Amino acid sequence: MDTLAPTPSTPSPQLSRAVPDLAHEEEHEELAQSTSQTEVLDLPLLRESETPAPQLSSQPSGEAERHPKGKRKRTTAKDKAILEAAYNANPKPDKAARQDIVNRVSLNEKEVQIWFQNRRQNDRRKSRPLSPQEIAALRYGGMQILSSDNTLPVYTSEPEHTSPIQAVLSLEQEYSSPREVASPSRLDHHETEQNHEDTLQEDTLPLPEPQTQPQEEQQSMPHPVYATPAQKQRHAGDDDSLLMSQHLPSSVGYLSNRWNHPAHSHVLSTPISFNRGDDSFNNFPPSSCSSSTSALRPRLSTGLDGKAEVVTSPPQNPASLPPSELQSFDSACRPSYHRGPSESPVTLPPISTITNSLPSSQSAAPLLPRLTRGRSRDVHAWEFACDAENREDALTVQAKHESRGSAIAAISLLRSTSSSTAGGGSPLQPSRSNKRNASISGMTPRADSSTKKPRLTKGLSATGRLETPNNNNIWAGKRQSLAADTADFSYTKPKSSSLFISPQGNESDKENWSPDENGNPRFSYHQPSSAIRPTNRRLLPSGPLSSSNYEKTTTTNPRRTPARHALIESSPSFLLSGNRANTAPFYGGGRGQYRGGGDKRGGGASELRIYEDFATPNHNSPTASRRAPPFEDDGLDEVERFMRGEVSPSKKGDADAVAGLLSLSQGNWR
DNA sequence: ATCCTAACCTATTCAAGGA
DNA sequence: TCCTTGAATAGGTTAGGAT
Repeated sequence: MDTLAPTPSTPSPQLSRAVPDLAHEEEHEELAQSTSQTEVLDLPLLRESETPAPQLSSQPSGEAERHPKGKRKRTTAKDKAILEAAYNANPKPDKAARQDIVNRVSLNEKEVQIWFQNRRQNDRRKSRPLSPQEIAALRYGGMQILSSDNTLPVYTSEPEHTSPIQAVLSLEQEYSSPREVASPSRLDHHETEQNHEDTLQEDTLPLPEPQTQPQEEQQSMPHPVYATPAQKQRHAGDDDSLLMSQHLPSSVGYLSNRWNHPAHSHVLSTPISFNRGDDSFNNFPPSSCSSSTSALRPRLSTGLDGKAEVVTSPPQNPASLPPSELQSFDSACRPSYHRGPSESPVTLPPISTITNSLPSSQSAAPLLPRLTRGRSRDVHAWEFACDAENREDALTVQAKHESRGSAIAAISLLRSTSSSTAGGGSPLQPSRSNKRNASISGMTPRADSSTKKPRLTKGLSATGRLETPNNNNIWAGKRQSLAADTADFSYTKPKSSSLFISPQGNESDKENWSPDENGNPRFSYHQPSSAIRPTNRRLLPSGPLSSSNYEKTTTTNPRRTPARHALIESSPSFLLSGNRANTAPFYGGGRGQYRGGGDKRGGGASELRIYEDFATPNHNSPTASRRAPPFEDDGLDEVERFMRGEVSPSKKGDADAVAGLLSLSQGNWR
């Protein structure tokens, strides 16, 4: 066998190009085990020729009709190799590409489609950053997260750094340094290309010595001193949960993710997806940096007495960092890493500077890097963005050095540890009956599995309502200044709900990160994001900021217009748009606007009614008056009004939800 | 404006297979 | 037997095209 595909009907450069990578795929390791070959390029071929598909039904799917609950056939190794190659080349093949794949494998189109779907899901799952629960668990060492809803951690042991994974925390405690610029996927696929060597070294290097809790962290995380564990227990609900929500995600969020500096990566800090139909990637700065930039922002919180109050984050103290860290902090974090819309937009360079800096087409004609928008799930984009070949700069070098024995290995250990102990009570993750989708959303207990799962829209998501930090001061001011400019925006369908983002990180929060406000066209071309941002509600995953809401105005559906690359220059918004992938179930885009029935787009015709409870609708434009509270009291006043019950009808339910959650936070959840 | 369709998503279930 | 992996399903979202 000298070709990958049995009989490629049409030579697929993508497939052939992807072959070398194939051997590095984690999923091929199992197959590679059957052979002692070390020639990577031969691996997939050997699989075909030497290792007959074990156990697998080699019947074409069309032949054997499977009963619904009957036996499931496993994809043959051969098919899997082909599919993997195709996936590496293009995770979202269009119909033609799918058909081409179908011709190569013994699967029908539907099965191929499902395979790709599952494959993408798998990818995302692997690249998913640590959840706040994981992080919280890490931070508290041997803590167990109790209960089925997994929302309130409880002390079970002293927070001492005794486990290897706490090394991660130790690293995280230096939370202003963009230490890790690692692709999440690389955490799962250690053996990839030239990082292979580094990875090996990583694996052999010891993890950093567990450190004691740095004083600065203790200072920055005001934690009540409990005299007894019982007290801790008592306050676990209202304190630690708050701690989690207030500090953890903002400081340690996606420690597994690296991100690139826009000043170095000429690509607006947006990881590039190589000729992929996948748009499911968005760059985001590590929360560590955001924590620094979001310091002293007022936020709605609850005190130990359960009362709502406005708190300000203790500022990151750069002085507490070692000089090297401080430098990286200053150079990498502060100037340009911001958390999306909650930060001040900046003047962006012309799009030509962006496109000019892109790799020339001669080297990547079929691989023209596509500036993706939106989401950060595309591990391949991470791979590219973090690939030393693609981006070898000072930051990268530093990150390389720092990655030795650092979070990369620790995260892997963490994940493996937590997963391997499933059912046995992972200290990091609760046992969820072997459910792998223990995402944040999955943490919420299902009321009744037999009943239809209520959609977690903004209106339903208490979290979404609660997590409406007042960290939008800058934006509020920007809104004010931009209010008059709203007419310039081509945005077509402002959403009724806020697009503001919690500084906290849940799984999907990464989607809310702005890749770079120095270079991200989102803010230059979509400044309406501030103007139309109705304020004070958290952008839920795949929120309306996702480009599809904007791309309407400038591009056609990229999914249906394959020649997207040509749009990069002509359509700035495209830089943020890929194809879909902004279709997460949670989004704030005023889904209620949609009327029932088939036309889900028709809802845009209805007038939005936004209740912002502003006492002073004295802005110039009606839009601004509805949307933007005055900058000065944007945060505090609204919170107070909210807590006093002076809320719009649409927020009555919010108040109830808040009350319920506050009650829970006080320990009434038992 | 509505309906239809395709494509995508997340969440989940469950069979297969390995430890 | 337990656990992981992956195939498959369900329900939902989005967007383009047709009516």
